[in-house]
Amino acid sequence: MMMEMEVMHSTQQDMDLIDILWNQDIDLGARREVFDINHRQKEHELLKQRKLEEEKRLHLMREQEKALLAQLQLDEETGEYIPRPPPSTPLQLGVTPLEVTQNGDFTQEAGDSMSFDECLQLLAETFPVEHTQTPSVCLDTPAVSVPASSNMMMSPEQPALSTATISSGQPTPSQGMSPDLEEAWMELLSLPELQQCLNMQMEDTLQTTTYPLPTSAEAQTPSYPNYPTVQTPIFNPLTSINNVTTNNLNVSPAELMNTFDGSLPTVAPSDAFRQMKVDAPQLDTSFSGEGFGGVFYPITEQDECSSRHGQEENERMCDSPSKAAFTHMDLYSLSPVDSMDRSKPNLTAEHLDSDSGVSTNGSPNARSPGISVYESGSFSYSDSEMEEMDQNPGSAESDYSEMFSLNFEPDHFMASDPASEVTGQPQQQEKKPKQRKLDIAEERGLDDAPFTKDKPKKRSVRLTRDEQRAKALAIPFTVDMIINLPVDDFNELMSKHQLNEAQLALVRDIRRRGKNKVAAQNCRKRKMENIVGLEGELDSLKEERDRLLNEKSKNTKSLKEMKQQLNSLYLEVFSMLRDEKGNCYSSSDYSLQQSTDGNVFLVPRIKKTFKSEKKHLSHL
DNA sequence: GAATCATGTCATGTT
DNA sequence: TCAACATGACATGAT
Repeated sequence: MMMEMEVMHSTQQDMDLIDILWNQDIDLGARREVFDINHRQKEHELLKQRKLEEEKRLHLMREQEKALLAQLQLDEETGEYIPRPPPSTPLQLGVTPLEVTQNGDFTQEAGDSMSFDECLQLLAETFPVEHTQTPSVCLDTPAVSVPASSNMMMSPEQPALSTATISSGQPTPSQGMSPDLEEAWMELLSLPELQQCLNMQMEDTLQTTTYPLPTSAEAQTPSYPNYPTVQTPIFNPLTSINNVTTNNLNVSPAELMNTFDGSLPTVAPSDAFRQMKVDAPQLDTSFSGEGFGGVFYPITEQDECSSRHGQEENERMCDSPSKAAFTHMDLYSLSPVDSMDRSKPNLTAEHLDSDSGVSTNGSPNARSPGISVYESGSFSYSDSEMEEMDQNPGSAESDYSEMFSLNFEPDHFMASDPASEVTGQPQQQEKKPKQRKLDIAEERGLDDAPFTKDKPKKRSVRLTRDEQRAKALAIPFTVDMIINLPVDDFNELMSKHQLNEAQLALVRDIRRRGKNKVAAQNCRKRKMENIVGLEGELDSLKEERDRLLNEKSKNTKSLKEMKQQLNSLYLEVFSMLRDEKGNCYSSSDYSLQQSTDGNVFLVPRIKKTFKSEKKHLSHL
């Protein structure tokens, strides 16, 4: 591309240089037209014109699709669009002739068929196959054949929309797909019938061991005459699946071509073409690998697990306790050297951070946070841990260290991805950072420790030490399973697998530590809850104390007032008392006292004192 | 570099 | 008796 840009402004001298380069690179299959400015200008104009036509077609298709959707109604239960029954005529479900469907749930009428065919046409017209085929076929993104639904059933006389029409030739968004086209893709993918077909094909893919691969020319549908013939290597997912299980996945495009050549028409039975194959578009970084992975590439778990590419997803798939949990891990991925080598920039670094997921909060999805040591290029184990291993030669960790040395196969690992090394695989390298970001974001989303105080997690990528150990010892199940399985299931799992002493010790330690980790987290959570509860209780007690103090002060004040009132009343009453001569009683000699029945008596103080002394003397 | 916090781990007791 | 759980204490890494 760079070269092409330069050629656009080249001088004659440059053209001479190009001649030299052309002569040198002629074996690579480059054509002279590539370097011809006039030719490229014409090509550019043709592309513009074609693009305009495509936009017009797209607009027409949208209008037709809207008109079609107007005839449909959304089934609120299934979320599918079903034909709107004619208001005048009742439903004729029992009378209507059965349409040829592969899925009973997928009922279609003529409108659907028209729409879907039109959609296919839109697909075909939107992404015409180019003659210029990138030699680097995306090996790690196997396309999945799309089944033919009832109206998509393709007879041999009616060749299906070929794998080439969609998969190989169409530009990916990063290769210049306009937003309109991308939007059109999204609309197409959102069609229920298309998804239905995709799902059906996925089932067929799971059930069928081998499909004969139609040739590109055969796959051309006559319904779309605008399609140029594709003569480029097409990645067949089915073939790749077979290769994955038996051979090295990282085959060169030439090998792929050979593979296709060997599996083509002579072997293909005629009825095999009833299964129309619509390979998904060539995967690219932003278009298919992530967003449409579940739609276009429903690869079997086995296939995913055995694929080195997309290992992150593979491990997650394999880690699911329900199904693939007993699948042995890739020994290369289990090697600690694996981690070391993965730090190299041109290797499959996106597979580094595969985390089987240790439950950290009781929920199995939570991960143990940790910083990625891969990013720093260092080994997975911390220095302290390595020191610990060195200092405890008899410990289990020392055994793990011994196992590390056994798994040290750097050359093997380096050779695990020859295609990327040879070709450079620019699109894969472009994909890695995005993949990593997605993984980090995903793991952050899953990271929901119970004790976080809403602080954002930055340590989320690294494998936990136990996970690293488990990988190092090739434990054939996930740390998550080891920790969270019930004891019976765990014992059963142990009995099913022949583990050596080191593996058994590690598994037990992982289970103990994992459970204790969760217990510690729960303990701290409870402790925090207790603290919070005590704080609340303390606040309420403080409020209660304040209230009582306030009440006490009020009562004291009230009592004081009452005493004052009583005293003034006493003095008033006492001052009003007179003896026979009309003299006032002395307050020092007399006092007023109230009896229990409420009567008030004037008691002489001296007399009282005298009486009390007299009583005292009589007792003596 | 010390202080603080979050988390993992171990030892030990309890259920 | 054993597994699971609870918890104090300590270590470690991050901030």
